[in-house]
Amino acid sequence: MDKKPVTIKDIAQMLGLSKSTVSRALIGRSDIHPETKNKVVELAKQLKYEPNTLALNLKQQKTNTIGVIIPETINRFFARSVGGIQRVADMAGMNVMICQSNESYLTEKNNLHSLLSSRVDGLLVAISRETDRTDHFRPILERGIPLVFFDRICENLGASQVFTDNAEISFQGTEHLISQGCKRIAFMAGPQHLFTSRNRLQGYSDALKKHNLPVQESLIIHSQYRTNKVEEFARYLISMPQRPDAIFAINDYAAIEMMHIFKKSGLRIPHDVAVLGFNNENMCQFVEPALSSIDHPAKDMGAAAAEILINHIRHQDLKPEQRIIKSKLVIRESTLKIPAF
Amino acid sequence: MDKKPVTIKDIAQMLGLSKSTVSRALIGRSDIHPETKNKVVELAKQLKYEPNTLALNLKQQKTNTIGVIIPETINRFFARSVGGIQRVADMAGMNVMICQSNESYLTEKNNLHSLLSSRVDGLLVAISRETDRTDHFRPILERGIPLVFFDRICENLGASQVFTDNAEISFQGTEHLISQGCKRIAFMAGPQHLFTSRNRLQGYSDALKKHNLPVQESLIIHSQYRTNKVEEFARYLISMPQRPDAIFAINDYAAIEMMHIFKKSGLRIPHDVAVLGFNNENMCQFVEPALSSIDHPAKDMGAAAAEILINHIRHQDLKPEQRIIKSKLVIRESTLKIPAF
DNA sequence: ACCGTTCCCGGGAACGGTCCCGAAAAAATA
DNA sequence: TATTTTTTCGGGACCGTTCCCGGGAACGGT
Repeated sequence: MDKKPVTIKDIAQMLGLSKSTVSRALIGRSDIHPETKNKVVELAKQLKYEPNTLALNLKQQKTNTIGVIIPETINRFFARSVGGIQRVADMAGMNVMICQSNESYLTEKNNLHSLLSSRVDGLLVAISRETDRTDHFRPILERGIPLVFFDRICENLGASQVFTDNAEISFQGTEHLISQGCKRIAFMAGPQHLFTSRNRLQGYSDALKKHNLPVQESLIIHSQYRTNKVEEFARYLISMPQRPDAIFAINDYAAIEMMHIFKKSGLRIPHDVAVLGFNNENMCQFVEPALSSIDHPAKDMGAAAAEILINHIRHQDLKPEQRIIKSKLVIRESTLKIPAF
Repeated sequence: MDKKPVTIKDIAQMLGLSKSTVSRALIGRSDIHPETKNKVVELAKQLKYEPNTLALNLKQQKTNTIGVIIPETINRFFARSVGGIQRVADMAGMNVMICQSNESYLTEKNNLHSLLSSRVDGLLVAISRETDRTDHFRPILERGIPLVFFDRICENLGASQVFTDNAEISFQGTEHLISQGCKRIAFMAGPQHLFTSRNRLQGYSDALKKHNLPVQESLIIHSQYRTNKVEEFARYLISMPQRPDAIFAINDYAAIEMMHIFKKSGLRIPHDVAVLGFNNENMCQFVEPALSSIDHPAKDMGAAAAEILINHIRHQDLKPEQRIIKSKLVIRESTLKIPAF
């Protein structure tokens, strides 16, 4: 036990060869006698030789690894993105190193340093909720390390970006609520320094304006992507003198919790209050009433981001790319005041 | 752009020093003139020097990294475990490298090789659903690389293990259903080569036997931790000549989907069928009726596993440790036929 | 003035691979 | 047989870092 891992040198000594020869045999490259090669490969298998990736990476000046920074693994949306990233990376023969910022700017910065000193070949980043500045990404770009933001992107940095059509889909969702006769639509908005949140709010208010409905500050809740405040928000909405007749939630978990509280308060859904979620989790179809939501193709987004990144790693001189992933409005019972037939 | 990262040698040349001196200055170790040290540190900061972890790891023969293999990130239970692992690792100043096996034996084996050749200092593993042999872990143990299994453990390997009291809690859960007057309790069982699944089934049948109820094969569903078969199972149960009056599901998602299908079929919960889940996801309190479940402290389990592992990394001569994490039965409406008061 | 100690610093080996280059041996050609 | 070509292998540099060792300078004590 506690034996040092077997190296190329060990095999060389055992066979009376030089390490160059052993290396050649194991790589399968040129200039090697078949018989010698066989002997080496055989012994290597027998000794359970595993090449030391560290040494290789040091020599090659590349690690075949892409670093990923996401806010939280526990967040299903990002977990699904990571799934897409992994799939693409696997196919390209690259490894993935995942860090989570826990929605903290400081941790995000630490993650960045950690991945940088691990010499990853490229970076995939969804910034934290707290991150309202972008200076920590500058050095990455200056050094020419490929960097792709996804979903929670950074603007004005000249980096590649993949995100969903938040403005359009929020517009569409809001319009759907209006079409169902809703006139006082409450909206859960995220932090306004995030591109995603701003776009959603924009789509929401654009839709209201188009249909000559007032945009009221009192109906806009500034949430922080945190779920522990949902109950508070729900009670606030219920207690309003002019109760809203719809709520566009920031995600499905918030939506479902809201529905639950509304129902307990004797409100009927969607009759008294329509509820629209975000992300289209599996749960949506199993709650009562079934929750309408926005289907965000998280996996596709991750995959697209990874594709772009790998492209940039392989061809250093490419221009930054921007890709927009289309979302889809999934209408279920929780927003259908007018029965479809 | 595309500049090579600055190395210790670069700094040495710029200041007319040797790399040894620069190294000493940056490490903060012995024998260095304060003035020289200042100059070096200053320039390093200015040039945004990041030490090359690869070189360091190669030299030190350790990576300060623990490798983690889990079935799926998308599985919230394992996502939460990883959260606990990360927290403990962070506090110990160690990095975490996560691989997912996608519930495939082959991928698990590949992950193992990949982590091994990355020279992780230790391994945390929850085996895949498919894994019914253990030979691929032997070499790890023989080499003395610290290895801790968590939740989905491997028996008879002499490795450290952390898992929950599946037998006890299943016993308790089943007894709870019996106490509510259930006599025909259906049970979703996982693959029987998994320790966890076997223990759960054991607890279930022990409880039945204790209360003189028959253990019927027809009531035991052999699921594969897959959710896409749930509907099929539900329809099977409904169509039985003697319908079960309770179902102990393999996880909350399956439970909630079952409830949904039962309700659509006109069955009342818990009156006609009681439903008990597993994992106690947040959703449980928001569905209707609120779902009883088993609270599995996933984060604690991950944390415990990481603690044990780090301990073994730091002190090579420790004996394998086994820790059992206590679960808790959380009773809600979905199993309360007899109203509590 | 001489010697021992302390303080700084540089040189070089080592970690485990790959790869370029040159050399010896074998084979082919003249 | 002599020369060229090909095949096969070894030597060593290199990647970036740490660490051991040795050496020179300054300094204090005799």
